[in-house]
Amino acid sequence: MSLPAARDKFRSFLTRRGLRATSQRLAIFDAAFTQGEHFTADQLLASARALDDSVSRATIYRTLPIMTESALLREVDIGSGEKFYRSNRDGARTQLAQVVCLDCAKIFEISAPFMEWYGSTVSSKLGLTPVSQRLQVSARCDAFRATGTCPRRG
Amino acid sequence: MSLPAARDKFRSFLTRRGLRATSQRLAIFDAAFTQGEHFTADQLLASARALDDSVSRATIYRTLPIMTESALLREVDIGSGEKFYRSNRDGARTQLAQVVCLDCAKIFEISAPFMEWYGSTVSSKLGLTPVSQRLQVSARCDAFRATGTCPRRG
DNA sequence: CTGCCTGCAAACTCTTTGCACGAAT
DNA sequence: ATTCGTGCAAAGAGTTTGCAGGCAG
Repeated sequence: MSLPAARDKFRSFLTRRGLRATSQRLAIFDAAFTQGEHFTADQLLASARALDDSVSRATIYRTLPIMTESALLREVDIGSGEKFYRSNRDGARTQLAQVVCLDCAKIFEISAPFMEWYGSTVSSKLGLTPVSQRLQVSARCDAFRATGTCPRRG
Repeated sequence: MSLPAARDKFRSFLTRRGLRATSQRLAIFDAAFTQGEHFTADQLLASARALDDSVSRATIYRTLPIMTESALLREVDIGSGEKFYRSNRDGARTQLAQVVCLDCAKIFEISAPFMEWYGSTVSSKLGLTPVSQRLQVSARCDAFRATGTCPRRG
């Protein structure tokens, strides 16, 4: 999905929800959508300010949940203090598991369709309805342990 | 495992690591081990103080990682701001998945042995060695949504 | 005795919120 | 014109840390 097309989707999502299409929200959206990898609120603030230097940290935090609810952005919480985000360029895919490398500080995402089945099965036995599920693997980098450097390391 | 037996294991773990068996550490351990459910650092502080009122919050936070490394305690991070802990009364079991009820604020744990297999399979393809994995389902309580009350709710 | 451990309080990180001004509809 | 949205700065929650004194080995 191209940026203009995605931005239009975001605009209409805002309108549908009775929210205003402010220049800050659009700048934040553009920054998020053109971000390559997973990013933090702080990195998003820097990118958004490059497009519109009036963007404040508060508005970043107020806009992130809006973008998440629009499904144009996904939140990825790997339990590391700060949350990560990633734009949903390819639309609603199947469920993703995360493999987090503790040496490379990198997040790999892998399709895990069985996760949804597992969530439903297990929830119904408890009288619950699943809302979301996450599967995460923490791992160490073999190359890093062997050579002291990892090709993926920043 | 009985409390005295568990406490002995903790003592010998401390010695093996060159750490001192202070009265505070032992009180915190006893409090953790006799806690019934999942508990937070704050709840542990209250319980430990009931046994030894000299225990401080700082020592709770300094002792939790020690107990976790001794494998007598497990950390359960459901991504809710504060971490939960649970004593490992039954020794090293199979991998557990968590089902978190958003209405009841309760954590159910379910054996999920396939998680370990998944972690290894997926990691090796990336040149990684798995350290840990977690599988969590967030869910809403059917009873609560229907009647406004949940039998499990506190 | 030595130096690891402690309580206290302040610092820290990430996120949220109250307020008065400013801009979208 | 209305209201919703904004930046600023302060508050908040949970956890960590520097320091001077205390107790285990």
